Amino acid sequence: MSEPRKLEVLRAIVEDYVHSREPVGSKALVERHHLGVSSATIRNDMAVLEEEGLIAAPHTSAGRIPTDKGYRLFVDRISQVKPLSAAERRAIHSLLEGPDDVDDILERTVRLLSQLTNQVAVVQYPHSRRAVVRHVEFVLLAPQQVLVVLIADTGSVGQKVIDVGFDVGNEALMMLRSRFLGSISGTQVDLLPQVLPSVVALCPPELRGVAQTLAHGLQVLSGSSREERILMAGTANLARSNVDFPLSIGPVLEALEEQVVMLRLLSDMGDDPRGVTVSIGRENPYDGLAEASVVATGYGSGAKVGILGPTRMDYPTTMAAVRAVARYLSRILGD
Amino acid sequence: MSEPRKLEVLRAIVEDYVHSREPVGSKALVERHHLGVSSATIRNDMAVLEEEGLIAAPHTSAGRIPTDKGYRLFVDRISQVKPLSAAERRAIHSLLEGPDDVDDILERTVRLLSQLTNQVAVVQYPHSRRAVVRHVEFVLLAPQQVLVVLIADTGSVGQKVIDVGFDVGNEALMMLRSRFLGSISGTQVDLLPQVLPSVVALCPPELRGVAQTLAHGLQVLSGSSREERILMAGTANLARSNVDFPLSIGPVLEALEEQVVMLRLLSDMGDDPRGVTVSIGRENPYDGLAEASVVATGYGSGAKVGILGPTRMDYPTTMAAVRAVARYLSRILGD
DNA sequence: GTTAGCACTCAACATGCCCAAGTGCTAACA
DNA sequence: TGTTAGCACTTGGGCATGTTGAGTGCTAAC
Repeated sequence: MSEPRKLEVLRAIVEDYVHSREPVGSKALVERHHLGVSSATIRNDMAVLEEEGLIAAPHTSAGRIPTDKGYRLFVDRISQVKPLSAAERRAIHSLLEGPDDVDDILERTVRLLSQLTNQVAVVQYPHSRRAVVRHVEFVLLAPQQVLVVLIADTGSVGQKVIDVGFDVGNEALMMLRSRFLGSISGTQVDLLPQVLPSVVALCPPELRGVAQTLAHGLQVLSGSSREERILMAGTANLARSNVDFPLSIGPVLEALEEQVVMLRLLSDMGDDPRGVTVSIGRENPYDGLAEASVVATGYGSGAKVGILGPTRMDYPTTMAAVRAVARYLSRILGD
Repeated sequence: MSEPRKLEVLRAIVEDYVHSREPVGSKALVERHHLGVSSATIRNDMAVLEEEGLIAAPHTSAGRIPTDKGYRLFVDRISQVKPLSAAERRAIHSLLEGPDDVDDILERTVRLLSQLTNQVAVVQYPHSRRAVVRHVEFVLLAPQQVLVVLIADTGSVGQKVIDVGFDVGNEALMMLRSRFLGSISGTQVDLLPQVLPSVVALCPPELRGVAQTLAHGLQVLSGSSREERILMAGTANLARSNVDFPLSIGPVLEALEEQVVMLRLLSDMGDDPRGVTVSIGRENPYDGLAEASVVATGYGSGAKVGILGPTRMDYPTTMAAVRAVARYLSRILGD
């Protein structure tokens, strides 16, 4: 049997199954696609494909459906990314307009992506490695409670309430603010851990404890809070696309609610900014997503954007959409 | 027929149906509850209840299930709020611990409430009517682009990127900041619309346009951004609690994703801080929630917290949980 | 290596049947 | 007047049975 035709058959099965949601048989296959052979030949090919674990039959006299492994091969070797339609291009373009508020942009991005793909869209807050400290603010909320605000030149604002455990007065706090501001304004955000200790060291001894606490707060703000959040949209698509074909939706919703799970999932995927990574069914580290696939890619300086849907999804189109959106996102946030 | 018994029968039907998820018949009713009469009598009572539209039969020879109207009467006149269990009390108490960061607290609140009720929990950001301006910051991100940050003494931070459409220099911007800060620091946030114009009027003529734009930005920040957001958790419960009984989950997820819908829904409900408001099935203004109920109440100074679940829910327990959580929330955010 | 033909399998559907649950009604009863 | 027992009636669900059609695997011929 010819290797090219085997792949061709697999491709046809995947496409038909994704389209019809029903096991596809040998006869239907030769009718819908003009492979130049008869159904009997296809049957032989299918037997081989099944033996190799690429497709499976739900029961004896049913057609075949692709396995996770089958999808994997399909994605890796067969599918060629489909070009987007003009309407889709236009939709993505319109993202470029409007204010450059990061939150706004991300919000609109997930909405767009979920509509484009009819799946759940997920985006991670952008990494701010190159971000530079623009401003620091300490606000005394209560006798021992300080609100710490860190503003970067990218427009990202981090905030955190801290219990300083010491009755610092407002004047002292303002003084500390000036010192911090003077020392770290203009510093790269991810260099803060190296810079902050020296600032603390230069503070008057009686305030050093407070300064230490505040510095720690700033450090936390700089490191984690932002990039470890994700935004999502389109969870309703889960219910819609599985109306007759029950992907058990509960575990998937659970996974989506656990930001930690999603973050790990995204991080574990390759972040080749040009390629799109796909994680299929049981390849996913999280059990609840055993019937789901994730299509994601990096954007900007390493954060991820992607979608989550049933393993039975239109990979070429979805991958194209994710890649296109990621590119635009990189461009918008680039400057 | 005695009016008290009629109510008693309705109560029994609601309770049994909520518990078993199956239509409840006259015989089962007299067995499970010790109403002092026979099943025949109950049948007569049920016929009356059905005539009044409080219960309905899915088909001729099935038991009865409560209608929306039946649940309404149940909630209004019959159910008495159940006390919480010790474990539940403890769980709520533990909310008191930890840092007083508003975001953190709300986050934990929705999680707790969704676990407590096994429903979807929703909370609106607290109203900051009494909040006072603590700090204002303008940050020049790009030649014509300014990040406006408004910090209130409650610890709430609002941010927004604004296109000022004029090449304002950094010194001029700092000058404007000082003016704004001097004039509105300490002002109640919701009074900003009245105060800001006079600040603008006092600015040098060549900067008045910019000042106007910035003032508008501040106003938007003060008014909307915070209180018009909601947080939610427990969407996975939707799938779980309806595993055999298909409340169509799609439309509900759609409603939940549309913050606008949820906000209107919550706002339209009474905000008597002591009572708990319930909106049942088709009473909801949004069609997608025709099979869902919302149990909500106000907390703090007028914001809402509540849950969303199928009409067939344990109202007494749910109402108790919502009320208790709202009280604790008010207490924590009170000072 | 491909094809036609054929026996075989099995889910899906349909049909008919019975049963249990539940109702509504009527007549008797307190 | 309200309650009860009894009974005929309705109907969905379960079950056994039969039928159909899509699809397979195998074999023999090309």
